[in-house]
Amino acid sequence: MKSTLTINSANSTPPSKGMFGKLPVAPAYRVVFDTIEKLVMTGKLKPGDILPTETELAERFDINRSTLREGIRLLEQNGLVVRGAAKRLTVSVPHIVDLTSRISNALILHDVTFRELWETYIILEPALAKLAAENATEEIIKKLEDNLESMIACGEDADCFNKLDYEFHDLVAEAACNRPMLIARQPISILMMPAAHAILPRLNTYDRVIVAHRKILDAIRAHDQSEASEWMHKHTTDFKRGYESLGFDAGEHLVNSGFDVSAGIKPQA
Amino acid sequence: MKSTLTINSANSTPPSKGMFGKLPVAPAYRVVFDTIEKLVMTGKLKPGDILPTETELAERFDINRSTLREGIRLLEQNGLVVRGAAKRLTVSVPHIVDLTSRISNALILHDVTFRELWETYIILEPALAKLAAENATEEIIKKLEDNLESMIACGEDADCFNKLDYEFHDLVAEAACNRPMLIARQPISILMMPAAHAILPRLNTYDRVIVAHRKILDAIRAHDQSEASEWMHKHTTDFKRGYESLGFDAGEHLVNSGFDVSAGIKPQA
DNA sequence: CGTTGTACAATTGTCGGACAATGAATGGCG
DNA sequence: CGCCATTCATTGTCCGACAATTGTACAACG
Repeated sequence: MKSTLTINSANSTPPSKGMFGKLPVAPAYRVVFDTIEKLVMTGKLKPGDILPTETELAERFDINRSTLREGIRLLEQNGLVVRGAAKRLTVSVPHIVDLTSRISNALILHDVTFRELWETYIILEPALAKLAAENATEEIIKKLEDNLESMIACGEDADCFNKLDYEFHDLVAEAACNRPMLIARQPISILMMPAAHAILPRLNTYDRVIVAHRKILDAIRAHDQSEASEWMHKHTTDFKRGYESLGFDAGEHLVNSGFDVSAGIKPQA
Repeated sequence: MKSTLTINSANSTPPSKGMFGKLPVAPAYRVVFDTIEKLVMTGKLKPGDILPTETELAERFDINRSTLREGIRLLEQNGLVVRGAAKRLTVSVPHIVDLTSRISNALILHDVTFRELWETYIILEPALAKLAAENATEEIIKKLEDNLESMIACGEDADCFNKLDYEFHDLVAEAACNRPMLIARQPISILMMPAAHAILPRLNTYDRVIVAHRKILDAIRAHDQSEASEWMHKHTTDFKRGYESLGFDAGEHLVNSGFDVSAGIKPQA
């Protein structure tokens, strides 16, 4: 055990009440995490770099391999390292999908209300549509066209329709080329999916949805930002009205809503 | 070791290309994580519940304590359990601050650009101000008033001014009572802080900032949603203009921008 | 030459046991 | 009844070990 008694050597203030409160003596496995995380965040370790073997790392840090492994688990859960091809630890960047599923889970546990989801959704979707009109590539426009065609083709098949609707909005968000907004939108989209699944079929407004999607797609293709934004706004408020007209209360908490929130659990990266 | 050879016993399809992709043989520590996570997400374990001791858990799962501990580390990093008072493992809900700092880190590693941050910020801030005008409590309005007073009082002290500006926007976001939007805003706020710190003092527009804050506060107090939204819009675009007028390129990546992004690293929950 | 098979080495996932430190609980003592 | 020392339970850490898996080197084969 190394001495840690010199920490306050230069501190001459008398020991008053609040002072000296639980100095942060982190467990070794946490130090491992902090250390390697900092190395990654400061660029000293770059994505793709391969870390030494567990035995060697443990030797260098002068801790036991078991303890080191606990630290590795923290890094792993953070998405900062993955097991590469040769099972060796490889530095990585956290995948967006990991983040978004954790955010959804956290929101569920925090008893987020539909009101909050709606408020955010109605802000983000038009903003993303606008950006999509600005930044969409040919490639993704093609995907949107395919999506719209499939949607027309699937007729009254509710499952098919829901899936394609979800995908359409996902594609628009992707087309916007804005990752902070993408990360913000994804959890909401996940959490509202069960609701959408329950609502869309009961509205009998497949045509309205298709029209809106077409208008949005046209606007994106024409790089008409305000048109894209406006139609997306109409589209989402339209959907929300449908939601309310079916007697759902936007103030309701997800867990009490009767929708199967567990559908949003861990898409398993 | 239990036999796992019966997995494909009922599968009579010929081995084509995409098939047989990495069958999900998860290590035991990951199974521990998945199992307990599911228990929490489905409500069978509620926040505040105290888990059995490590030894007992290991016995029940019939695995070694070391292995179990690795699973615990995954839960811990996810914020689903914390070490409670008696050092016992306590079920918890992920703290927002944990999420937001991880999102910032991820955005840094993904080389997010200032353009993306600005685009999102300019959307979110007015939306949050609007919601704040709708939902702000007396308590938080008081905090906003205190903040504004302090800001007037701190005069030309740039550090003080920056800190209070950051806090003001944080308070507005908090007043909005919308956690999805809060979670979306926080990482952006963190990442732009260094930039704001560098820019604000060079703009010599302390007065403009104070005027804007006052207008926003007044609108929130009066529950005037559109006024709050509009002034926040002016305020943020004003700030962005200042940013650009100083020669910064919004397309720049954070890591190349010269700002110390490491300031956004791990506020250490 | 490219492919296939085999033996070997390295590495991980898992295990059992062990112990010091630390907080909690308990009971004695004033 | 409240304070203090002791006991106890639990965690953080360590050690040593081993089977399974996988990479590697090399030989055999077409």
